[in-house]
Amino acid sequence: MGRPGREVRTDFPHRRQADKDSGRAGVACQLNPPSSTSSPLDKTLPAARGANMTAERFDPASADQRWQRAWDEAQSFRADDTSAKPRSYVLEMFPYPSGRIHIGHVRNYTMGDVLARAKKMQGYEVLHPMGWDAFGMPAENAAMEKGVHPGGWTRDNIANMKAQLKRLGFALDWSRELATCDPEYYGHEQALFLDLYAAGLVYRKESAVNWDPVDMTVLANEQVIDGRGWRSGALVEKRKLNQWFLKITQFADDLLAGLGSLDKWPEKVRLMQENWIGKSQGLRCTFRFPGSAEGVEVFTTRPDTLFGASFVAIAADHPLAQQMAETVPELAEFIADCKRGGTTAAELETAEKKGFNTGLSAEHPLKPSWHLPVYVANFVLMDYGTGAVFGCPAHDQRDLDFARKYELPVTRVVADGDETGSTFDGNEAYTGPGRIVNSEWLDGMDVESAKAAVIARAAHEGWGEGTTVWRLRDWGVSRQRYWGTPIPFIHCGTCGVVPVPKDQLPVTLPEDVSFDVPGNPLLRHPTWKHVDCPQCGGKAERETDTLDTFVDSSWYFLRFASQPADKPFDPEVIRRWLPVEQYIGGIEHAILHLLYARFWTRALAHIGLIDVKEPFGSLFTQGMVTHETYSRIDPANGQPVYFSPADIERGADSAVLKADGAPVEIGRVIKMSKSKKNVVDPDDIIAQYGADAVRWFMLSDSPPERDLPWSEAGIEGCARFVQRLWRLFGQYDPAATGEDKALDRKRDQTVQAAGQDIASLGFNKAVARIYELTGAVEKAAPSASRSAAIRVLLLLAAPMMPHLAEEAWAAIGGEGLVADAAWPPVDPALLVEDEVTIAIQVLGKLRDTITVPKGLPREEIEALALASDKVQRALDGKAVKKVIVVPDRLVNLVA
RNA sequence: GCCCCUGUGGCGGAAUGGUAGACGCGAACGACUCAAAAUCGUUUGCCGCAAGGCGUGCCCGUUCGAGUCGGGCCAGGGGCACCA
Repeated sequence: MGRPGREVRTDFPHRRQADKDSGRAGVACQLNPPSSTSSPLDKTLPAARGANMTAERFDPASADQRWQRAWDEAQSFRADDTSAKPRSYVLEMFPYPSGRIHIGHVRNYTMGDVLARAKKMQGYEVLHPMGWDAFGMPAENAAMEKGVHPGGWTRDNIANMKAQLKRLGFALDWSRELATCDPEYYGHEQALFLDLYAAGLVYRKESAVNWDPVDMTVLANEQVIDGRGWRSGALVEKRKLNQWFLKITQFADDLLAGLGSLDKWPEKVRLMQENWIGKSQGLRCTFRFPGSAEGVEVFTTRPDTLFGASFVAIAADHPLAQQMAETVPELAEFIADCKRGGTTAAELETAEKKGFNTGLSAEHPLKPSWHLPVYVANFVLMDYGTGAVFGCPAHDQRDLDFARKYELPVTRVVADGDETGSTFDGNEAYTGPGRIVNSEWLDGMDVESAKAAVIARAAHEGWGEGTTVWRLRDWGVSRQRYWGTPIPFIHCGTCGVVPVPKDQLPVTLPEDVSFDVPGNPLLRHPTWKHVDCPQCGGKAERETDTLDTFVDSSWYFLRFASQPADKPFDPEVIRRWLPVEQYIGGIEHAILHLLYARFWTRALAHIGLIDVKEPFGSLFTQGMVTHETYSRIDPANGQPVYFSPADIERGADSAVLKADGAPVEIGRVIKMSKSKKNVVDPDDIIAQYGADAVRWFMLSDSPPERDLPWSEAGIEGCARFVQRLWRLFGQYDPAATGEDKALDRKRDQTVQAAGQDIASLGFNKAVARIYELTGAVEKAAPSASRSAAIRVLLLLAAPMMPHLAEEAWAAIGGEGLVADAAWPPVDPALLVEDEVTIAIQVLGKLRDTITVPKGLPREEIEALALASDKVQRALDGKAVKKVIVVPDRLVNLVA
């Protein structure tokens, strides 16, 4: 059982138990069992015993841990699949276990945590899980650099980061923790992959990849920098390899249409996905070679401009160009020249349009007697459309640049306002709307009608058809790497590509692998890949590619919701939790992760495994945490040397290095990064200020979608506020008597508004309201109202500063844990003011304000306004021509 | 090049077309203290002694009234890109 290098599992459904029984961690990172539950005899809250009700200061160093343990022991945040309550699934994008959490994680998870805790208080059954996106390159890099095993490295990192998250007191259901590198997880993923294969959504195709000849591995496009491998620096080659693909294009239309229903997603993300999917509708048609059945097939979105054509251009790697190059050395040279061109944005922007006249000509499809020259052109892309275009210079800038250079005809076919002449002057193409001109039977139509007319005729005459072209490509998921999900297929000389039978899943990674030479360890492992064919029993080889890690994160939110041992998830339970009510993460995942997850949701629905349309109902992309930089110019080389904030003494508007007391330059506030040393370590600040102050800082001031500038002064202010609340909570007096109507009103208004702010993730506004109520309570004289307000304030603060809240809750004799307490109710009658302050304007300028009973009739307000000295002075004897009264708000006197 | 977002005090930022600057940070002054920290109080958009005037990147417009709506610019940030 679990012997390294074992090829095929035969007992997947039962393996989980078996492995735990044997105590083996397995090859990958098995997670710790849930922490032991408290003794049933221990009904009192253990942490409460440590709470010091009379302490003048709240001591996070002791309180944080006590309450974290109390929540663990009470399993306060365990989600109940069978609960009858309304449900809320709050999810933050799970982290890659790099080793340490960074401040961005703290911000992200604090936001989700406040929402989850508030929802729980408001009566929802909340699912708020956490796990690890644990496969990927950094683990292999660590293996290469430090000689450690990727599995061990990852497991250690997870343990560290889990401890860090615990120190922040997040309300997470740790019983659902998962790691994608756990065979239990990726085995189910393999099963899903086989299901998609059976449904025809997975296929193999020969495809060009970026190959690093030094590291002997495939690189993602992002890992190729200026044509060189990011690690090795070697010139990257294009290689043809058999690759596995997921048929995401089958859902292109639906993925695009679905964006319309995502009204709780940022407009920006929807636009980015829309652009990425890139739907273009147009005409595909053939320009025949005279007297031949052969021709060049082109795609255009502007069939209306067909009469403005003046050339045909094909891509350098178009098969026709390749074929001709064999016999025409000048063309071969030109093609080679095209390939040498840079691919960066700036180079493309400035690259000159160049072409090579093949000497061929092609018939215009609408007028066979009209022959157009055929060029090979450097601006035509083989991998978009058909790899060939017709050039209409008057109405396409690239075509115009090209036509001017090679002195080709430029004919206007769309009127630009009054300009209808066939001769097109200037060097700026007209791409706007207009009537079709100089186009025979199309003349007089608008652009859209002309497009339809040409497509209809093409279809009728058989030389072309209306078609849709997508920018979106099928998703290549093969990675020639070790630390990923093995693709569950076997290559047999007799039977071909054979899926691993499901009862043999998971296909686990071998543990005894080496990283001392480049290349894929799975490929050179002595035994792992050698297996018998499941079909014919003959000798066969395992697929040694592993899946792109984006596959792992494309369905983890389903596994969080339902974790049966014998299948990836239970559809019935999925139906209860999904879609995720609120998903929170970084904008960097706007396209790939979020698009892939939407695709998987559709693919799994397509094969009947789930009944979910969109995985994430509401999406929120949070801003970065930034910090100013501290530097000095190194006189030796003129380069800046950066200093860590920890080594800096920050004054009001200057900063000095602690080591030498000499000043340093205070630089721009930018994203925290190791190279600029403007980072703060979550552990350090938690140790220094306590988890609640850190959490409070994360929520204060900046709106959550914007960048949050970290500052020493800011966190100190937060830590002070934690103590200020503690002192106020200490003034709670259950025996106090007397009513303070204004405070009651303020209290309920704050509950109402803060609740709405949290629901809409306006944490900075909720924070401001809590400050306001705090100030109001502090100023109020003792009364029953004041005590009630203190209690409410504690409950409002609980989602944000849970440790402080628990400590104070225990101190004031609250029942159970504040984590289980109910959100304070509001009295609707108290939400409306009985007095209002009305602004009095003269000619739209504020001149005075009056405080009157709410609902005072217009005439009385008007009379009071006119009675004001300040108003009379502003009127300066002029007659009032018109009076605008907005009841309970303002009066505007127009003189 | 195309598309999107953002521009408000010293700083982070509030503000259903209706009192711009809530709240926080910072700063100043005061109280407490032998002193400091902590805490508490007052002040804090700009000009002006005041009355008052000016003020949400700039210019126009709509409106009784514009930070907010429309048009045109400018600046910063981001995304996409020889996509036919």
